[in-house]
Amino acid sequence: MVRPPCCEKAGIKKGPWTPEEDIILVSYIQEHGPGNWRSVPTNTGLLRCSKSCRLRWTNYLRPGIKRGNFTPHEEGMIIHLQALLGNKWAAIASYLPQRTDNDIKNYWNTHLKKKLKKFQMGSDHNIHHNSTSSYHHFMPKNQEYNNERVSDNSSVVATDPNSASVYASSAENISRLLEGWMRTSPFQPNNNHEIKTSTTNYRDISAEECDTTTSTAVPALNIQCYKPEIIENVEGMNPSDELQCILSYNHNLNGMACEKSVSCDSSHKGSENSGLIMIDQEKFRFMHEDKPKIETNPPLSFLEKWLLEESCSQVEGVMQELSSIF
DNA sequence: AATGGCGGCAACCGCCTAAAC
DNA sequence: CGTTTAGGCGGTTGCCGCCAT
Repeated sequence: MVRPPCCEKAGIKKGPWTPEEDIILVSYIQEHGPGNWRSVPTNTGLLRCSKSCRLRWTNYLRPGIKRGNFTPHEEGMIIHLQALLGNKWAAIASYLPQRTDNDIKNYWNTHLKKKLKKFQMGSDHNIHHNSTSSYHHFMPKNQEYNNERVSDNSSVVATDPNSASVYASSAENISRLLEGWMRTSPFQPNNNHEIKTSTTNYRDISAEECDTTTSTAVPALNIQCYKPEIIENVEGMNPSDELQCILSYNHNLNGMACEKSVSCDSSHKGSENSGLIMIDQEKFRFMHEDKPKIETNPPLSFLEKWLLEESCSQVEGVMQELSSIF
């Protein structure tokens, strides 16, 4: 049987969304909450198919989305998670709660792939490793990306400045308009990469605040706990900043492993020997006992877990190396 | 100033999955 | 238990703006 289209093709508008359409969509979701996308076009009069509405909301209009300016830290997360999970953009996005899978996918395809290729090209001419390069630390040893062996020999390249269009800015404004509603509305986003309902950028959240504002929606990682000073000053990052960046990455990565191990295996060994970055399991226990979990990330497969633990120990090795350097 | 090339990104397409019936 | 279908996901396309010539 031929699969029917998700919507009638006739009379369906395609192409970029207009601010008017966005406002209609946002107003409707504000009233009814996200979901039941099938009914959105008919109830709003939008000449868009349900999928288009859903995509527009999840990738663009949803409050709390951070756009542009991927930090080196985020780059590292993406690179490592891509190596770990493959092109599972939705899964990767679940660990970067303020980024959409589409955004991450685009960034990977347009920026990171090229950068990694550059690194590979560079490594062909320079066998000696520069041990302070971030990329090196984020990558599992001998890891291949799209059949290209990746190594390192250069420093972090700052991401492009915010290249959002004029209209993108207006969409952000729409998101801001929703901020108040999201705090009080009984409706919550119900997709897998659910986000904190506040549009507060995590740069604004202090480490202390983090303990009390930890999202239940992204429980496996408390990504938003990154300390603000670590991800500021993307350009011209000095070595100690870079170290801090990597440290926080490692900390959160270990957090992943830690929580996984707490939930399914009490014999976590990931960081016990590090001496530099010990997982504060008491803290984790406190953070999660304090409030019941509403949703959890899907359990890692055996292979993923194994890879994760391995990568953790690799990063820890680098941390020890770096601690002797700095 | 005109134009052709290129890169970035929003949006579409088609397949897959799981829930509903 | 089989069928239907909404929603989710990853790959791809095409538009638009920037830059070099």
